[in-house]
Amino acid sequence: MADDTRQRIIEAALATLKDEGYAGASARAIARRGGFNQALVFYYFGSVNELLLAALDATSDQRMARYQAAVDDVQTLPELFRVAGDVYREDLANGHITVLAELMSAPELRAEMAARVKPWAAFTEDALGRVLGGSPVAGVVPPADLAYGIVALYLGIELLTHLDGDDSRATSLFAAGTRVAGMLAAFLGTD
Amino acid sequence: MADDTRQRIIEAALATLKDEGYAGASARAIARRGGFNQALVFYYFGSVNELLLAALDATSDQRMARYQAAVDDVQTLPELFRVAGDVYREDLANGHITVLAELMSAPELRAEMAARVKPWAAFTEDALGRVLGGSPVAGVVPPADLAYGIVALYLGIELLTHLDGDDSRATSLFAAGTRVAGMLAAFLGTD
Amino acid sequence: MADDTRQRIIEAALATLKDEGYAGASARAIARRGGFNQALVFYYFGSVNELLLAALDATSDQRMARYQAAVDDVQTLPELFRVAGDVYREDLANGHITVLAELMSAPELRAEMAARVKPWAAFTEDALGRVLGGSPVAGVVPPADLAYGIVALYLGIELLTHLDGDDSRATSLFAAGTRVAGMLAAFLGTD
Amino acid sequence: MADDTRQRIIEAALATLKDEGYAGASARAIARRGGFNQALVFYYFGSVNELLLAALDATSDQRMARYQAAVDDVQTLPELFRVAGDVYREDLANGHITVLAELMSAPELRAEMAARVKPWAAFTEDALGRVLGGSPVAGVVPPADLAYGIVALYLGIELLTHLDGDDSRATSLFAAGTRVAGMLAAFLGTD
DNA sequence: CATGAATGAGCATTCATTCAT
DNA sequence: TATGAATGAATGCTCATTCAT
Repeated sequence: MADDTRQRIIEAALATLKDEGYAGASARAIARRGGFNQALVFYYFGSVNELLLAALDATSDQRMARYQAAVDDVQTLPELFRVAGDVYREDLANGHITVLAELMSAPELRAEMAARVKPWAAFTEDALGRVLGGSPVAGVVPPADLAYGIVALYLGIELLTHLDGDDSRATSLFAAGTRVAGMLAAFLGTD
Repeated sequence: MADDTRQRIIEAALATLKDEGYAGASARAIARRGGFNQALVFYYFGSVNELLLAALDATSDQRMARYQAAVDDVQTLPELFRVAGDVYREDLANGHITVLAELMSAPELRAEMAARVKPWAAFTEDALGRVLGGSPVAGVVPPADLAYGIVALYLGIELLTHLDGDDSRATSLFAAGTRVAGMLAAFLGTD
Repeated sequence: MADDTRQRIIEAALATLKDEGYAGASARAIARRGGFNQALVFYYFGSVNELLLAALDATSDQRMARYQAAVDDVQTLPELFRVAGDVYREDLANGHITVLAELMSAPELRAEMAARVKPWAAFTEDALGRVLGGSPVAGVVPPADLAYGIVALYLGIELLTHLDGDDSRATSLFAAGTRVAGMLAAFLGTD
Repeated sequence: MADDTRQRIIEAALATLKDEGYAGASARAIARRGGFNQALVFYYFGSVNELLLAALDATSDQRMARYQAAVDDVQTLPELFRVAGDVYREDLANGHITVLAELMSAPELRAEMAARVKPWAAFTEDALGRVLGGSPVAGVVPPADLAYGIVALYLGIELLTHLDGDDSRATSLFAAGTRVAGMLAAFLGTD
């Protein structure tokens, strides 16, 4: 029952964060949306910011599992691109990256958020490593840099698609990426 | 004198936005920082949000001019990468993109911000067009998509560097980009 | 305890309204007078205007009950005049009509106040009907018009006595009214 | 030219008072409506309240002249009623009494307003005196009381008609008054 | 005669948070 | 485990008024 309530609060927090942004995600606004007493936020999470981080952690865990599963049996670069593009469009739709980006805009959460972004960079670097293996790409672009760039691209695309609520550009960009990856793989003889 | 004051207010707004984020950029906080009466915000700009947008416009105009000048006599892709990387590091340092990203996180400014991002995508597409000219790249990646991706990458890198206050990764990423661009240019025979 | 507080707030609101008028009945002024935190106004009533209307409703209910009781066993016109005059002087003294008149001056409360005045017109028409019964007066002056006029007269007298804080004129006017009513009743043969 | 400006300010003040009430008649609101600089209010009138009183005086003078002219050659009671009813409906339409009633609701203007209402009572008493002459009515209802009641009725009707923006009830009430006056005059043999 | 700049106090309202129950 | 009451500080914004020009 306590876990139930925690869950309800977290879901209300996520919904509020997506719709009203960080500045609009007050204890009252969250409680109003979830239909519960606002004091529960403090009872269960101590403070609004701690709730927001807990909510982010909850979705992040889910999304990370989803990415892991999707990427697990990927062997080639174009395949990685395609699979990543699919999961990313899920993310855009369900707002997970919105939450991430909103919380990154709050200076008082900077340190906490830095720690929470790292696993994503590590995951990305890992997935790239598996696929680029011994290819010469790693010699030209340090894998850590590449991973950093890809995470940045994810965040940036989220910001842009969020602005006008249209993900067609992002979709088309991923398709182009897949094509380029295919050509690169062909060129390197690794597909 | 009125212009002086407007300028002071805009500068205080920018500084506050960089340091305290959108949620912290209240009329009072801005006035405190600038050492003026908070009612001046409303006297000159009507509302806090209008001030923040005016402040963004002011820096955006400056930065756009800077990019225009830097890119003006660039002819090749690697050169473009290098030059863009230089100006971008200025941006990271002076916080212009921080301001952009902060304001993008506010749901109530979404429409206004969408309009303000467009010129940057157009500028990027234009610069790419000049450099990629008749190259086959445009056939593989639609220039508009590429421009969209680059703007996204700019924003995303800003978010990430802002998190841990370290731009070495971004610098190294730009260097790698320049190298790749050089190889691509050599491959296409366009340098 | 909650009801206690609500009551305290309502009483402070009434007192403030009487002394400082609608324009002076701010949440802060009310809280200052009642010795409580001004946020309580919003906690309990949502907004200042809603508090003021709730306060009016509270006194109105009381006064309506008082009038009902006073008029209940009145049979003749002069008696009605005398009784009504007595209760009205209570009203003038305790400020109930002041509150009514103050709130009527606020354009944003117009609709709400229109609804709140209606019961008084209905009550007046009812009381007149009982006393004028089958008399020819109803043929000359439509009872609804007469009731309207009497309510208007109540409000107008309040405004005037409030101006110079002297109700002797009002008292004397009611006495004259009672005399006229007596003569009218004698003439109609209904006393 | 100075008089021109004064006039413009007064007109804007009246319009604002009618539409937004006393609480909404700020220097800014008045200046906005009149399209002039808000400092002019203080330049010409010293303070907002002084402007509002000056504006009331301006209309009051006009209306008083209008009433004088209308009543000047009236000889009988029913005629007086009819004429007064006509001019009163003008007042309701042009908002003169609205202005009066709004200003009466402001505690800080009480003394000033008391002085400004007196002439109307005097005028009313005078007009009644002329028409009721030596009639026995004056013996039953002291003329000063009657005048007081009539002024109160004027104010009260204004409040009520203002509430729902419908003057049909007031019109019908005046018609009934005229009928009663006719009957009274016939009865007293003075028409 | 008129204006625009400026200020300090005030407004309604919402905030995160605490606490007794 | 949960709630409703309460608070003090903050929010955006408007106020009347002054003053130099």
